[in-house]
Amino acid sequence: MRYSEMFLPTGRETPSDAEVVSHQLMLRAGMIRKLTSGIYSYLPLGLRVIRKVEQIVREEMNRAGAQEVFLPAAQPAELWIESGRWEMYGKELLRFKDRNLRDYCIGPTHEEVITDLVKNEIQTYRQLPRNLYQIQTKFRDEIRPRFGIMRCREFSMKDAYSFDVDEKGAELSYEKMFEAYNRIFRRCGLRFRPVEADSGSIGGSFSHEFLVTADSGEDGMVYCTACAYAANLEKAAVPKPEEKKADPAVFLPLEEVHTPAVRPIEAVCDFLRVTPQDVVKTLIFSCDGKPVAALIRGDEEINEIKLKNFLGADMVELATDDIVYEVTGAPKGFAGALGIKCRAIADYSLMNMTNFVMGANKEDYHIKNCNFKRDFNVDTFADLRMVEEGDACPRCGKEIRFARGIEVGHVFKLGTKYSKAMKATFLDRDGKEKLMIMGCYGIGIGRTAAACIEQNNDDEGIIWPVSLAPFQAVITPVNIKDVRLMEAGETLYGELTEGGLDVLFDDRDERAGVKFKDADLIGIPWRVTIGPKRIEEGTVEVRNRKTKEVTILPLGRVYGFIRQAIDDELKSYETDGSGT
RNA sequence: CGGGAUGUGGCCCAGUCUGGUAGGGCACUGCGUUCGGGACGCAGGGGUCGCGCGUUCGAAUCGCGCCAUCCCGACCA
Repeated sequence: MRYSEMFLPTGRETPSDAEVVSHQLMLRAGMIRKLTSGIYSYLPLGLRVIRKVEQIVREEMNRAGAQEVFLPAAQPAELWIESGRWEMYGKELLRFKDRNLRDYCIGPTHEEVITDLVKNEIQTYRQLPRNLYQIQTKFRDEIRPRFGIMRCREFSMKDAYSFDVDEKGAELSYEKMFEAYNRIFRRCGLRFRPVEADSGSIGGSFSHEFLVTADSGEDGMVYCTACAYAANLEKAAVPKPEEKKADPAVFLPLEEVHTPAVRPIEAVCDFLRVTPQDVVKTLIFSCDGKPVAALIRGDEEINEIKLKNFLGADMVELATDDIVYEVTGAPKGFAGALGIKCRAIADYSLMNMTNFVMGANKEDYHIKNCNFKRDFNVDTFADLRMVEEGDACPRCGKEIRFARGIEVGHVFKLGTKYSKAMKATFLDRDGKEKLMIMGCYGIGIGRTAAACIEQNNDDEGIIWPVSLAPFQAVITPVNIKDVRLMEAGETLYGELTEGGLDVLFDDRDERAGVKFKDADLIGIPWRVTIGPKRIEEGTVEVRNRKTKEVTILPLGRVYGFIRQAIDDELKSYETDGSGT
């Protein structure tokens, strides 16, 4: 590609409405432009990167035995009603009507469509397993689009769906995808970590997220310093403490205390001269419409996802004031487990507490010296709180660490959630009709590119790994009016292109400095500078974007040198471990 | 949806408090000089100051309403 002909508007100033580096650099490098909130256009340079990501994804999906399809973006409401998600999905689902006033949506994901397709075409175990994938534009009407392309409303996603005859097969499909994802992100030159995750609204039983480590990431994760355990913050388990038998002798008598108008836990502590560790918070939740009390230590934070999963509920939210009043007989802020009129579950953190403070279920009163068994009982103890600094690894007990990451991929075991709802069955070897076991697997294409920039940049701009670079090399004649330079440039451009490299020939009538700045900004891994002095002796400079290392080479050896370097780098992705 | 901020040529920003002829830098056009890390000079083109209503002799500036964008919290690839 000749730079002079390319639609590549670069900017020297950082756009004011971009906060994270990847967004800033994608704008400055002329990769993307915003149309409206959360909706972006890709310019040629940006599209080149997207195509590179897609290519890697295709190769690895195909290698893993999946087959590419292309499903519709516009989907009829009937399918979503059938799966139950027309109601469940909420406002993120962009809905519209056609001319006959029939309801449609733009697919935020494609479980419905694929399940519908497969159930109509697959009847027997002989046709299974199958894994189908596509790379498609999704639309999710996000509450808050942000960080440019990282979290946008319209975006390109690779989604794959596996169908198996049994649990064992489904697990194998899952493992294949898990391995494919590792290969994909390695080939993208990313530092990432697969972590255990919650399966969210997609549903299903088990899942892993692939998080690219970055401080700007929206997801928190926890990983063990000793074993392989790693999990999303919202999923990370807290080990069950050892239960110590409390000696009833230490129990102090219950004491009701007047605590007028003190509600926040800190105020209660100040008032009663105790620490939050001595207080038990009683939070009333509405779980699929039923009230449930969750007890947790005053200094801990409840993890609603854990609560939801523990209860096997579809929907968990903090109860309204009315419900709180109904089960406790008091306004919000004074709930306690004594005499509460609903199911109560306590976090492990309470297991060995004695003489603690709770709300009295009576306005402006708390109770001191509460004790389990003597005063009340809970249904059960469970892991309900967020992990925190200082917790041990739930698997091996060693030290865990916290990090942030960008979720670029997610693999789910769906089980029969959709096949059941949509009756995707097959006839098994034994002549019985059975439900297909499904899995689904997503990768954010644009997000992967953005995450890559997030990890690979410096003050000058982007530093692409060769696997994703829009061009692998740029040829920069320092002055296009010097025919010797241009002739050498043309020759080299032809030679490198012949050799199968993606080359940008900077034939613009610009000063050398401008060309250098642009090349650095858009992050091309290799730059060949053709200048007047060296060309006399037939040599040029080959410069590495990342290391800034310059190698002087005769024209004839440039291709071989760059080819070798590129091949070496590509090979290194295949063998490097993921890690951080 | 709650909290905060911003809206002035394509981009970055000043001007707004204290109303009085819309400015600078970058980019763009022409000419000349320059030419290995975002050159310089001269001459140009381009703006309903987010939108609407109001106050005023006069509004980018003051008031009210609306819209859009960005950042912080609940969703997700």
